[in-house]
Amino acid sequence: MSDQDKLNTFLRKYIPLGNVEDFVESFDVVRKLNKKEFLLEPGQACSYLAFVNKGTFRVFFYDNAGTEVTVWFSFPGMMIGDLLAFFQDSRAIFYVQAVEDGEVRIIAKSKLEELYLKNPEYLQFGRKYAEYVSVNVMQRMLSLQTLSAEERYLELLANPNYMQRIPLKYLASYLGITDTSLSRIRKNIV
Amino acid sequence: MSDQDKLNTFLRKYIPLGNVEDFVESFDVVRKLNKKEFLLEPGQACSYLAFVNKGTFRVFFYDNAGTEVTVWFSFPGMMIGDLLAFFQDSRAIFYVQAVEDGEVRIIAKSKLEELYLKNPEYLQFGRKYAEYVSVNVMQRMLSLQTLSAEERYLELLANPNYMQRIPLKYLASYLGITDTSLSRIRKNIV
DNA sequence: GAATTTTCTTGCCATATGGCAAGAAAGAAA
DNA sequence: TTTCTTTCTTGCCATATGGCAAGAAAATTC
Repeated sequence: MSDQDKLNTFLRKYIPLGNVEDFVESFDVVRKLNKKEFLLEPGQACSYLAFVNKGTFRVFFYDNAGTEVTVWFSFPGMMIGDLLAFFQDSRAIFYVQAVEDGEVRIIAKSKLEELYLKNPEYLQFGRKYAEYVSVNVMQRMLSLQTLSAEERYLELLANPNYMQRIPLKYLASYLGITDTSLSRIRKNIV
Repeated sequence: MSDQDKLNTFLRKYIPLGNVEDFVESFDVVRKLNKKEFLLEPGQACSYLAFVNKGTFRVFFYDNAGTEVTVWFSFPGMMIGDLLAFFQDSRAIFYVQAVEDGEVRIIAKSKLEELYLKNPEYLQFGRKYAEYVSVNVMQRMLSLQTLSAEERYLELLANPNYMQRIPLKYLASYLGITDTSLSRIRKNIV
């Protein structure tokens, strides 16, 4: 499946009927990133979203103690960005970084808003995508609220995306634990 | 401020310009609930949202171990409902319960969708509200992921809504800890 | 206001997770 | 390959949170 097709498939989830060609075309900036390179850093304007063509990306920040906290991962066929800032129209709070060499296609928020005005179906996309994000974040919130670290790790194990290519220390902070603890949990499971 | 005005103020946050009268009128079912009464129970159709006129409401469920887990609270001027189900068009997963005597105004999802079709500005509401929910849930997720139970409790302390009227055992499960632990944390702080 | 129910606290001890530092293993660079 | 860097594991011990049960306190009901 071509990159274009992947984006098409993604948009079709939210816009089942109708033409999405000008939407696809509005993702008009392609950016290649090397492993560990930043797509975005805190303080920058982040008035855009990116669609992952290739590679794995992560969103992270440094907490008050200076510890790196991974907030989110994105895999090919998904969007990536600092959604907290994007939705609030603020400057970036997070880093967005390539976990491995990768490529994204970018759409500016201004373009997105033009599309919203042009076509109510595209506006439906805006709503449905935000609803989709809500649902995802709620599920992760619930898992942090109610499951043990081991149970959360087992959830990740069920998704092959997480188990290849991603250093365990990133997964540990994503799970809300230290890499030391994750190492012990893994030892316990096998 | 009248209940009508409260709802108006709420909607204006998302629809700053333009007329919201028919939107307000679509919240056309008023329901009074006694303390501990359920607005919604798991398995029911939950194709509506409620706006809190009076009282405090909470969303909760029973986890695998049979322990009650409070997922969310809503106070006057806010919406309440099983958003996970609402956004996914599924049957209710959660209980929605009055923490104290209260009153809500309800809008059916079907009405909401009529409004979306009628007026693109209302569709903007749908998008912005979902974005607002995303931001809120993300912030809570981050606090669960990165803060200690004590730090999370201190965050709640900063919001007067939580510190009146809500039994500590509900707050404890909202924080992801047992009521016993919350009791000890409180003892430690004072 | 007495009785009943619900909520909150506390003691004792168990388990989960963290902090640090050393070394092993794996991966990247030369 | 060899070297260098990054990541992962482990031991020792500390801290955070949980489980249970009893009693205290508060709220509700009669």
